[in-house]
Amino acid sequence: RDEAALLAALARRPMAGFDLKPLYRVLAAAGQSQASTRDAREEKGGRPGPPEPLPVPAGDVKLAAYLLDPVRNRYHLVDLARQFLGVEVEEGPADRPADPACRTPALLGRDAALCARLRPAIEAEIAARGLERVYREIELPLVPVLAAMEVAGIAVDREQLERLGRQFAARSEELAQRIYELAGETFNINSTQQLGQVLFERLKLPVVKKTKTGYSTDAEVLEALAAEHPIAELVLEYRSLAKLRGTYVEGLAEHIGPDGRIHTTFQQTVAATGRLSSTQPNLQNIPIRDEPGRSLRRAFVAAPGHRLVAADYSQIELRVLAHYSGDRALHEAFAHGQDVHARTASEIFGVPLEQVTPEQRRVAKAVNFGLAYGQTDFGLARALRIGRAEAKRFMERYFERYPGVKRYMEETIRRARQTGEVTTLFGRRRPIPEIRHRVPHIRQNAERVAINTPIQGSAADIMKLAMIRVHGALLREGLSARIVLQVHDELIVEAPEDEVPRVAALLRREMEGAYRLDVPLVVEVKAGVNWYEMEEMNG
DNA sequence: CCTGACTCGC
DNA sequence: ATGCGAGTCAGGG
Repeated sequence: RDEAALLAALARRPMAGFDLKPLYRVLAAAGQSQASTRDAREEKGGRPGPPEPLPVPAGDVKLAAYLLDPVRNRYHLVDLARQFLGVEVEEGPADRPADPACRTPALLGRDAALCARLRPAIEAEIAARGLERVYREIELPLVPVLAAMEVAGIAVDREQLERLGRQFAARSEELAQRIYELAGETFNINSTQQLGQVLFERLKLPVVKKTKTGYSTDAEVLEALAAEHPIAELVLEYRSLAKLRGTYVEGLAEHIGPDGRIHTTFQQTVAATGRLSSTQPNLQNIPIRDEPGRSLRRAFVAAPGHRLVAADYSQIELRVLAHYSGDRALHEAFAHGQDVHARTASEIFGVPLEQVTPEQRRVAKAVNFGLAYGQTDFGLARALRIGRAEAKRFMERYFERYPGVKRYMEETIRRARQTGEVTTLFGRRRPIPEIRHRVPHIRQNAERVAINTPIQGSAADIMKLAMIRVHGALLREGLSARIVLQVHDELIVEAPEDEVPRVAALLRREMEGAYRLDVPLVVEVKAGVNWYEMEEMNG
């Protein structure tokens, strides 16, 4: 039809605009259905052949505005028009895509015209601020990749999800009854207010922490109260099940489409560090650490005849830190493929690598973990539940053994203070005006941001580059496998069974080769019929 | 519809 | 008072 012809014409020519991903999503979906009808006509049978790759957008003023100031909470055309053109206008369809009332020919035309005038102005700033590479080589090429991922979606086994839901509900009911017995009354356990009254007024348990508005009942408090009264542990388990039921079982079920798949939206202009985020639903926070939450991953499945192949970067943030700091010991650990937490334990506790105990390794892991966040002795003490003095000794010992890391952190803060901003490997920038603030806690918070952003943001740069490479390689090699999810350091691909070995090799090659750091990038690959049971493929 | 408390992920 | 996100629920407007 005319519409199909129009979409095909659009898909052939690079476009510039404002927030092009939704349009690319339409184009990707049309390309997918076009490829399958074409193949059906030509009786190729089975799987659709390769769709025409969509061109990289010529420009996107929303992405450009995000790169110029990634901290803003919105990137509306009206704000950009004011900032870059000095024009004051009412919101139109570009800023209210969900509002059909503003989708009038006049306003559509006006937004298009604004966008056309904005592009040269805003792209001049991109060039002037050294953001050309991250714009042209990362964010713009990523648009068709994200659109394809959103269109692909991930298959969900609704019956499996519902089975888990029933298990959680049964256990939840059991816990609620026992909680009411111990409380001596029924109440809404989900209400922090009512729970606070029961715990601290009726049962007279000690108040260990308060919030702005009353008693704190968070997990840390309940864990402390577990020593005082059996109700605390029951509430903890009840609350975790309530979370699983509400957010994951019911929340995810609402998003299963008629194709039996969940199609999330990846936000490209939200995280100040350059990471992606995932909404409606968020598929980047599916439980993994504890059962029974982890079992939800059984509901994320590969289509019949397919496998999920998951590839994750091993310790990418610590590797970025090793690269940036040039620290000798950290370099050595990665160059020799050592267990980096064991190596750190060996350094802080002064014992040979082979004699590191699991407890020492656990402490070292917490120290390593906190590095990228600008951790303080106070924070480490809390995380490990040890004294502040002891935490301080661990940190001092760490920085003695890794002086390059200490130097790097001091230098990063010094430079941030001088320039008022920090940058990533690819030149992505983040302004940090608070780094010169005279109130200590505000300034210290800014210093942690200054430490964290280059590390988290560079890892995000590398992952985005890897996604572009993997997507391109899959198409180029004529494979039917498609990227379906990204979870910050992990890519999930859905592949026909017979493609799995090639896809595993491709993922390792393209991800490890995405960027050349001074230490190797290492990728671990796993495959399985669902996201829970996955076998390593690191042969 | 918004905010705060809470909890999930990396 | 260790970084970055999103969603749910309760409770109030």
